[in-house]
Amino acid sequence: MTDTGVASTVSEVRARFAPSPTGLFHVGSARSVLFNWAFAQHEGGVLVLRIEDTDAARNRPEWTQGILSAMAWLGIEVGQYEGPYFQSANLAKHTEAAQRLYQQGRAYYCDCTREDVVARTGDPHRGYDGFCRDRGLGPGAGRALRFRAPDEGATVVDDLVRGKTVFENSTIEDFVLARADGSVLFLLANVVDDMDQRITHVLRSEEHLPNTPKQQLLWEALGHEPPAWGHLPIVVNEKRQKLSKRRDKVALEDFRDEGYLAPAMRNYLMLLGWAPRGDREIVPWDEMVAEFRIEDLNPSPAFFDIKKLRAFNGEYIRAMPMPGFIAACQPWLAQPAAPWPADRFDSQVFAQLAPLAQTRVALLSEITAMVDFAFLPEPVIDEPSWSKAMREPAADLLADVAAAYAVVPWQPDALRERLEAIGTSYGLSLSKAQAPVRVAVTGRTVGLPLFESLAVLGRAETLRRIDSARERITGLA
RNA sequence: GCCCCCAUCGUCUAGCGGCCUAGGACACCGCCCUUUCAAGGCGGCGGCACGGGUUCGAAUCCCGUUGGGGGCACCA
Repeated sequence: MTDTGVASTVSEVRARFAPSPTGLFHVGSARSVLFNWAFAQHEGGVLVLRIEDTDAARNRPEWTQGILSAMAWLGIEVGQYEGPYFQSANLAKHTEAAQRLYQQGRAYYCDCTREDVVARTGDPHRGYDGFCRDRGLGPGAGRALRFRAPDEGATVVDDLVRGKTVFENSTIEDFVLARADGSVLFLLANVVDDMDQRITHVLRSEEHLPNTPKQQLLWEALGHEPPAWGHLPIVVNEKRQKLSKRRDKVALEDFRDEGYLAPAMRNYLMLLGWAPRGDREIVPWDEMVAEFRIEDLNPSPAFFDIKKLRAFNGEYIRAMPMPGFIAACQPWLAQPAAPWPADRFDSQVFAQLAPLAQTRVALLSEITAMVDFAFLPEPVIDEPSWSKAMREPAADLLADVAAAYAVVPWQPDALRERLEAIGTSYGLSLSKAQAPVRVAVTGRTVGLPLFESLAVLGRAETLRRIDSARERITGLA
């Protein structure tokens, strides 16, 4: 396992993030992991996933579980998974590294409190003033360990996505490595773990860019070549702010439960900041991996557009073979998602309706409203639809249809021809004439092709619904 | 306040000095198809933030302005 640079020698790529306060797998994180995964696969490397949280008390297994299950849904193959690192054996390595830096003179102890510093600088934003730099304090109660940042020169972060960024060392404060109680902070622990796992590429969110010079300094101080960095653009909401779990709908689990398909989600997420060659957007994962170049990432933030995601999802649904589509619909056809009593569902009937529904749903969850008329004891009447469709001469027309349908051969073509003829006798186009029948039988003005639906519903039930609609019209009149 | 990042249609993007009269997708609007609604087909609307350079030539390179965003803990 080698460590840097050339594509073929990439060994490990790291995706890391802290568990969110609800265990949600955020679409932004999902995209980050996807980029990491595509990169790792493209380079023939291993994706190392580390869910980090130093605070063992705050860490809840179910959060991690939620993240892992969302990732499994997306189909991401994690080569190596590491739990919260402060519960790992690496704890000793973290403190050892901190001590080493102290002994090398790269770090010093400091007993200043936050208040002391602000009192001296008079500016809460200015950061540490280096007060204890040369006081020669040894370890002791109330003393934190600070890194001695270089006074001169600059730290240059060479980023795969945005090129070189220069940070003047004078702007880097002497940041804390270990708390007064000896516990090591994220910045250092993170670097030590990465060195330990021989991480070669760190692809993470853009918000970490300001931390990077500090970490790079630590890699160098610890005697290692820093990894290749790549700071991915963030995902923003319509106000162009970083997606927030509180404000924005971002939980991957929610998208899954609404009937978004994992491949569609994957495809869409990859397009946020990256594009395949040519004017293509719907692209199979393997092709994306083959074409993926981290250097091709667009460095600017991207807006998460649910409408486009939805359109993609529709495309993926339409591309499914029929058995696959039927299988994918199952969760919404069973309780508790389905609005009909379980014993009324008939998979044979559904199999006949499914081909009609496939081009009409953009989300799998929409399937129930599409076919519910066939399984509900009574159609759910949509009032606006009713009042629009049941105007004159709907009552007379339905009476004629009932009479005709009592004897017509029960086939879509025959059903259409009879209705068309009846419509003509009222001076109505088929488009107008079908409306009352549609509302009587399905409850709505829009839906699956009518005559095919009637054919599946059956003569008896169709006639019963037409009769009950006629009663309702006369009852109201 | 300080540090840093970003800037092509409303949105996601292609573009990496001449193939640009700026291409595609989503959204939106028309038309066709059509039993409703979709799907599908055809078409339309719509953009290089601004100002300076560099160059024979700039969406592309440089500088500045403006605007947006991110980060500034003994959090991760």
